[in-house]
Amino acid sequence: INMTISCLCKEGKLGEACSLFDEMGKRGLSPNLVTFNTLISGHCKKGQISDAYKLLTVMVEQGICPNIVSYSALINGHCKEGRLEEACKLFEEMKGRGVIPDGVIFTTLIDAHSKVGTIEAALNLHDEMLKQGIKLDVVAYNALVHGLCRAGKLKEVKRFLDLMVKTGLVPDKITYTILVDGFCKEGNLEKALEMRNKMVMRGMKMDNVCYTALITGLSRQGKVADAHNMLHEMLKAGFMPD
RNA sequence: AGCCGGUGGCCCC
Repeated sequence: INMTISCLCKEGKLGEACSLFDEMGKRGLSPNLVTFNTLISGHCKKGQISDAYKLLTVMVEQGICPNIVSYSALINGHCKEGRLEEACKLFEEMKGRGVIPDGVIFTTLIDAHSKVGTIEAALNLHDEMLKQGIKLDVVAYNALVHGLCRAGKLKEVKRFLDLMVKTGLVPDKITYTILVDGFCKEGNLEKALEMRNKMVMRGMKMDNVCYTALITGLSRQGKVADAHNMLHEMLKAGFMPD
């Protein structure tokens, strides 16, 4: 039944998922943690964050303790709706309930701060992760690196890339795309192309996202011919522009 | 066992 609710949520049929949930209640079936988490996530993805929070309240009333996943979904939902302050409050609430934050939650918050430009806060969260002995993974670094790129701190980025490698992590396609895009937006096309080459040399395939970043970068710098060539390469590689 | 949470381009805004 959780699978069914999950499928409905993924198809965007939140209403049907909720009916099923209500039906469960009427038949005396009790939803479990995963049922609630699935619905919380479903509501959040539709931007219905206050309903999502209500579900959290309901589960508590029913004696089910929200876990890290419940809060992750809820906090991410708030972040995506631009309610970072409330997301932070939820983070505190969560910790108050004795739920130990993990890397995913931190990454969610780091990403949110990066996006609104409070990169300092993102960096503080990074420090806190280290202090708490939570290992950063590639996703966490990508969020940080992206934030630094957006803040124009391309120099700082290097430090984190080194740190990342030192930790034994391997930058992935997304890391490189962030860097390609970051250098493009900074107007440093040479570096951008260098990143692309590195990416390909390390066995990662270019995809349409990375191509689009490069092509728009080139064309915005007036390098129309290069942009055209790149577009050709992209088409030859079998990607359709979108 | 399975089902629920985090990161990339353009476009839209």
